[in-house]
Amino acid sequence: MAGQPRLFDLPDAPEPWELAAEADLLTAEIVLPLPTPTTFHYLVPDALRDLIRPGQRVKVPFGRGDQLKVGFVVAVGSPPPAARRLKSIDALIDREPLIAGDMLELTKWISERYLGSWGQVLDSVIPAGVKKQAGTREIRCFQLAEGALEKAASLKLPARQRAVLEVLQEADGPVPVDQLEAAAQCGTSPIHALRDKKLIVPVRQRRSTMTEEYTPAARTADLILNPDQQTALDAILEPLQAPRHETILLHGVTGSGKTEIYIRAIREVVSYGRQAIVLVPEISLTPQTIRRFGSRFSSLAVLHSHLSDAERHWHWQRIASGEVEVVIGARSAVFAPTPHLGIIVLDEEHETTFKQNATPRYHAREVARERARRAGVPLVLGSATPTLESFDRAQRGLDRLIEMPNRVEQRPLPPVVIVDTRNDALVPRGHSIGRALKHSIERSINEGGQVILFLNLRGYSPVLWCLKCNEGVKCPDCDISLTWHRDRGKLLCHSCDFEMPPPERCPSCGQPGQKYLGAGTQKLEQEVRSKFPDARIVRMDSDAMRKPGSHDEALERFRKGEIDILLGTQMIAKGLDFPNVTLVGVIDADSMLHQPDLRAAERTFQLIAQVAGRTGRGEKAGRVIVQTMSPDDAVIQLAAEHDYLGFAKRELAQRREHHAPPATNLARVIVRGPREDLVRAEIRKIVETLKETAKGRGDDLRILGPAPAPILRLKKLFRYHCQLSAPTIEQILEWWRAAEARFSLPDEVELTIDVDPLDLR
DNA sequence: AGCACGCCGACT
DNA sequence: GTCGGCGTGCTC
Repeated sequence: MAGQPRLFDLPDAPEPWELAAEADLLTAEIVLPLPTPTTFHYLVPDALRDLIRPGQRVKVPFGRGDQLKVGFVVAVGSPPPAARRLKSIDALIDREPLIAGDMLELTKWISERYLGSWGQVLDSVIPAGVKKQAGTREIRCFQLAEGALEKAASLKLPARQRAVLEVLQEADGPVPVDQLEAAAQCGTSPIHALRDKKLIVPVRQRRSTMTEEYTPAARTADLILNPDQQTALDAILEPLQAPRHETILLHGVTGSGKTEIYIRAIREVVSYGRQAIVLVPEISLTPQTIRRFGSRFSSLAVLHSHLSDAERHWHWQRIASGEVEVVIGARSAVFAPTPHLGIIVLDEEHETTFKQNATPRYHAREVARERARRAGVPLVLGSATPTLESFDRAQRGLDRLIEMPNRVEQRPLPPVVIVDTRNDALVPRGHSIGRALKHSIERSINEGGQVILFLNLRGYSPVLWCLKCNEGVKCPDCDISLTWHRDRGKLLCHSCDFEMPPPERCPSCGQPGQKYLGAGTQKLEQEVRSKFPDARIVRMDSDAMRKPGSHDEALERFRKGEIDILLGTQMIAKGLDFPNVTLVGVIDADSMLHQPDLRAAERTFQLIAQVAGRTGRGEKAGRVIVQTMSPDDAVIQLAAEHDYLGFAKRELAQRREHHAPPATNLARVIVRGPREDLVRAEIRKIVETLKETAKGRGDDLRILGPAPAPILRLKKLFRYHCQLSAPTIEQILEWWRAAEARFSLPDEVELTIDVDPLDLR
């Protein structure tokens, strides 16, 4: 039996008596961080019987060598029917589960929906600080032993020992040693004496070392809602009160007062003792936004990427304890461990940062939808320019659509003037700012208004052109032109961290005579400074805003009116709400329009609409100037007319025609490696296998490629890709799973699959 | 993901 | 005859 030495390896199938012996044994189902969908069963040793719960991590022996691996417990129960010889759990890592049961199930859903392994999804969903219990320490504490007070009453005790007992009696729980000494005004000896008399017992407790306390902002009163806002709020309250799940797409133009509606809906949720999660793009997570929510709720947790491990863990614990009413955060806050979720709000629904760019490549909007569905609570999506995916769902009646076509206080949307820069006197001679824009800037500043100039290109010049090669100087590791950053005196690659001083001769042909072409924000800044020498100007892009806090500081100065012209990249296009901005200039609306991307038109429309939304938000009227070389382009014209519905209708028709989303669903397979021949060979094999697997699965399954990725080489790796499409996502997932089992890759080649890809770079 | 097993070619 | 290539399959 168990004590008997075994001379031979055990067979896989256990003997009948072994089954009987295992019948009342407790087993745990464990997920390991392996790229396999399999879960593994282990015996729970008696010592862990009462401690083990789903959501905790354990160490288990794995493989022939019984190497210890860390896995998550996902279920505890009796042995699985397909009995085999089970190994035992080696150790329990966490006292408490790191993740609740419903969230565990949600991570499983993510692993299926985005084709990653459950173990890897789990690993990435729990913040490192939570796993490490960052910011906490084990502290020696003492508490009263059972019946200690009764026993003490019949004992003659010295005064100091009595004092210790009194402190513990009042504390009603474990007290750290140092606090106990201070409160009872004694040293260690009375405490140890009591311990030896078994009147008090030592316990170890995890205590936070965080000293930070949450200070609620000054409370402000509710605003009065206009009829449009009230209608929208009522539409959210209805499923909220039912309660049932519903997704509500709030399509409200910029400045229509969406945030106030979120706040009022969340007030309702909080009044039920439930919590709300508000997801916003990382760059919208400004002090202004946080203050806006902080001033309306008594407890708020903020989750963003700049938190330290300790801070994140601290917020996580506060959220899990239920003391937090509202969680506001970027993408990953969709996993906030709220015990009684009441609503999820996802603002700026169209923002691409909601899609994670690393495995697991989930979209927070879809995860939020699934989480809300499982919790039976509403999901509110807000945007002035919804994605066609969301708009299409709403139009088909799958989600509820609420339109808010007007700005608050009947403020008009700003007029958008399209300027054809082909006929400009200045632009063909290398200027970024054409005559019309220049005059408008002058006028705005003279009238005491502020100006925002948008250019989606950082650096000074995006290309260093060799006149001999007729080519730009490229990064040695990537297939990308180097950008000249004049302030740092270096050429930089925007895809990797390569940098070099500007070469005197072309690195490829050795000839002198190179030219800097094109303009980025640095060059624009120089031009603006020379054209408006008296204006106070600030450039905002990721180069200028590298110091932590500089972003918020610049915005604060702009708000106070200490800056006349704010120029920058994407960073200034979104969400800013400054009433004195009377002019917005888009330097080059074409940069996005002509990209080989199925969403190029959508991005251009969104960009113009969002940028236009930055002006005309106060008493003063605002206007927008859009410089373009394609003034007749339908997308640019629709954007200038603020005609989202017209744009959506037109674009949806085109997407259908091209079998593009949302008419179909996509997945993109990327293969990369240091050797181009191997990468190309692998992608061919994969496409062959996929084509074979597609047979008999209906003729709706399409495959595009293989082809070199638009940026063939990135960070020294060659990249090839192909694209799968099918009418439903389930068809794609099923197709891939059937094919996946049939290929294996050489060591040097890596494969990624991106379900619902947002870009095809 | 590791790691062993297994079935083919070039060497002592 | 054996050493070692890396395709295949399993890990509770």
